[in-house]
Formats: sequence, structure tokens, C-alpha cells
Amino acid sequence: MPEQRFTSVWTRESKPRRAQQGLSREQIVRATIELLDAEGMEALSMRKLGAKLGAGATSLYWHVANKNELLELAMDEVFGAVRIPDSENWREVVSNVAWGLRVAIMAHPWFTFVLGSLPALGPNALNCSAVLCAALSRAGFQGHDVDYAGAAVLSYTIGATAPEAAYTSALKSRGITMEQANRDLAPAVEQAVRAHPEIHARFQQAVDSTIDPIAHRQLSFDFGLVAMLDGLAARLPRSADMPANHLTN
Amino acid sequence: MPEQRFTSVWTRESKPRRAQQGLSREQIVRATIELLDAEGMEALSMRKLGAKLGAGATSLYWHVANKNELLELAMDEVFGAVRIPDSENWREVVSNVAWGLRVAIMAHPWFTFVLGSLPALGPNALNCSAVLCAALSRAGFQGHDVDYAGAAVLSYTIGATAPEAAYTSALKSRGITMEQANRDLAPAVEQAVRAHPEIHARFQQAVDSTIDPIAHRQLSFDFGLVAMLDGLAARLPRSADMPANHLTN
DNA sequence: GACGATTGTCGTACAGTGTGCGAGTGACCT
DNA sequence: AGGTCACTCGCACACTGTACGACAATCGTC
Repeated sequence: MPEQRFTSVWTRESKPRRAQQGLSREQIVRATIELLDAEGMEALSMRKLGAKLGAGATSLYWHVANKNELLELAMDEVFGAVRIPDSENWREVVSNVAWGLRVAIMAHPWFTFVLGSLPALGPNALNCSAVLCAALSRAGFQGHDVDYAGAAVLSYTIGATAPEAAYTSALKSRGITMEQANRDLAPAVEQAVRAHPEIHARFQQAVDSTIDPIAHRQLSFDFGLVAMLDGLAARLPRSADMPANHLTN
Repeated sequence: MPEQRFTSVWTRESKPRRAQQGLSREQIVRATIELLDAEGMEALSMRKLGAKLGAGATSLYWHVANKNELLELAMDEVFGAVRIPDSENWREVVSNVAWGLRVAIMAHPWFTFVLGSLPALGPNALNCSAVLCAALSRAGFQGHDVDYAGAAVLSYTIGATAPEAAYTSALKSRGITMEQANRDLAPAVEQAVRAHPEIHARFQQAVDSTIDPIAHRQLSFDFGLVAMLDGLAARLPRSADMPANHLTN
């Protein structure tokens, strides 16, 4: 049996391109993202995408090996949308990248779906990593710890945002408002809270509607991010720079 | 237009069940997990699942509303596989739950895929949350901070493990060994590292094969987890309990 | 026991999917 | 002028989730 090779958009050299004419890979990826944003993950089909571009479905296969490659490209584009801050303060850099990534993910909820199925090896993903690592390196981390710390921040950011994006996206794709969902969830939540009194706030938005759920989640995200940064800072040789002075009480 | 309602396996009361006969929901979920484990996400089809159970494909629809519900159930089963520790020490509890969840996810790589598309509202997911929150509450967190801290740990754990599981799963489903993948990735990695010298360790497994990649990732996971726990501990009123004394240097 | 209601199974069918293949088209280079 | 590429696309195949309605089996009630 001939052993398979590992392939990804990022592991093959690109084909030579003729002068601009008709479809281009960039154009296709852009259309893919538009379609995904507008109609969600399961509405994306090659035929629909082709139609949107005024082309046949199979024409796309000249520019892209398969649908998965297309998704890899789209995912990396989201990583590319993260604005990279320019600052000397490592906490500021790391924090801004994390927030930027969060915003990008929330704007493209299908992102977490793709991330769950395909590895993220694109240049923009690597760049996000690299920016974090550079800042952490300047902060004083050394050796493997640089990568570990960078991965930790990235992991937290993605892990915190993914379920949130999945949820809002699930609502949107079924055409349900958040109020309606909260109303539908209310009995189940009530029962869950009765069984586990410890988690009263996690779903409190569903019962207590005076709290803005979006603000609530931002607070939650910030709490974890600050904790992570504090934990990292404590690892630095002399951590004389800046206490944890953030918007959480 | 009649507004849609939000539905999930967990938001509808279960049907009355007659005495055990033929298919059962538990049996179906078990078979689903077996099939997913063995052949991966995209190999799961209702027809194949029916065949595996010696039943027609559409018979399944009596016990389950649709494929998504089935995935929700399977996902919650994974949450249920996390062994809940019994300890007074909050760090031990939290740390063990995090590691347990990590192990469960790695054993069922399709998990992160489902998590990316469907919200996790099942009892076992809630229970994981609740156990964490209970420990954190005993540790001294109060009010919303309890939930925030619990969510932070869960988020980090999932975010750190998801891409890893996705990657190994992608390899497995294409029948590629890790050595082969590393070989295929090597040129791309080399180029990436040249462009971003900051991230030399993230892919070092691909070049320097003397490091066991699995151990490497465990170290990385532990690093972030300890940082998160340290950051949380620092938030406690009097953090006189136990320094960060773990396997990282 | 009889009989209607409920629970459960399944064959068929429909609309739609990703993508392999091979024929076609036009632009470029020699 | 002729050949070689970069592309586009129609067709076809195997396969998907699931709505529907016809069946069988078992139950509660008389």
C-alpha cells in the first residue's frame, strides 16, 4: 500500500498563473466568506458558490483542490483580519491580539466550525502566533516557554469564543432572536440551575433580562484573559511591570 | 411570519418509552460514538449507522429528531466520560477536570467538530461546569466570578485541545502517520520558521524528532493550565494555599 | 377476548451534495 | 500556422439527510 502524503493548501507550491482573467483564487475565497457570513456553514455548496460568481460549479476546482482547501483559505483570511497592534508593552500587544481575534471570530461564526475540522497552518494564523510570541519573548520568556505562552493565550481566546459564536450562529441560521431563545431555554435553565446552584450566572441572561448578555460575555472573556496574563506575568523573572488593572471589579 | 422556536435535544420533554424492544436511544448514541471514533466525522451517515444497528436508516428518526440531535447527544456523552475527582483542594479538582476533559477530547477527535457547530447544553456538560464552579466557589470566588473562572478553565482546555485533536484526526482519516506528516510539513515549516523565528518550538517536532511530540504537547497544555490557575489564585483574597509546584521546570 | 390507539419500523422518493472525467475554448509562444 | 498550455464547464456517479405514508406490533380499556 502506497503511503498517503499529507496535503493542505499550504503544503503545495502554487501553480503558475496567467494574466488576470475570469476567476481568481482571491475572488473565490472572498465570495466564499461572503456566502458563509450571509447564510452560514451548511448553506455553502460549490454549486451555489459557482452561481454567485457567475461560473460553473466545477470551474472552481481549477483554482482549489477541494472544498476543504477552500475552507482552509477562508479560515486563514479570518486570522488575517486581526489588527496587529504596535506597542512596547507586551500585555497590551497580547491583550489586543486576543480581543482582535475574538472580534474576528464573532464576525465569522463559521470560523470555529472550520477550526474544529481542519488544522490551521496558514500564514495569517502563523503570523498571529508569531506576533504573540515576539511580544512574549520581549517580555522575558525564553526557549519553549515563548511558544507555550503564545499558544496558551491563543487557546484561551479561541476556546472562549468558539462556543459563543457557535451558539449565536445556530440561532441566526434558524432565524431565531436571542430573546426567543432565552424564552425557550428558560425552563431547561431553571431546572439546570436547580440541579447545580453553582452555575447561576452562566445562564442568568436567560432569566434576568436586565443584564445585557453581550456585555456579560465580554466581562467573562476579559476575566479569563486577565487571569491568563496575570499567570503568565507571574512566571517572568522580575514582574515589576504593571499590575492587573482592568475593567473587571 | 411565525417566529421559530429554539429547539435542542435538551429543550424538549422526552417521549414516553415502552418496554425495551428493538432500538433504544442509548444504543443508537453508543453506536454513533463507535462509528465516529472508528471512521471519523465525515464517515457518519444515517444509513451506515442504521446498517451497523441492523435497522433501516429512517428508523433512527423515531428516536432522534435529526442528525444534529444525535451529535448533541454524542457530544454530551464525551463530557460524561470525564472522571470527576473528589478532593478538597480546589486546584486539584480543577486541574483534574481539565486534564480529564483533554483526554476525553483526544480520544474522540470529532468532539471539537461538533462543539464548533452545536451549542453544548447537555447535562454532562453542565455537570462539568458545575463541578468546576463548586470547587472555585469553595476556593473563595464569589458571585459572577465563580462562573467566569469556571468558564475560563473550560475555555482554555477546549481551545488548547481542539486544534490538536483536529490535526491528529485529519491525519488519521487520511491514513497518514505522524512521521509522514512531519516529513511532508518540513519544508513549509522551515519556511515559516525562517519568516517568524519567534515560533521555533511550535513546529519543532517536525524537524527535531528527538522530542516526543505527545510529551511536548502535554507540556504545552500544562504550562497554560498552570498559568491560568495561578492567575485565578492571585485573584483570591488570601492566596496562602499551595504554590505552583508542577511538572514544568 | 376484542378493538382502537399508540409505539415503532421501514421502503420509497426527493432534492441536493462533492467531485472525477473529458470535451471544449481561447490566449499565448515559437 | 500550429501547438501547447491555462482555464471553463456539462455530465455523471455515488451518496447525503430526511419527509411521507404504509405497515407491524404492542398496549390500555372495555
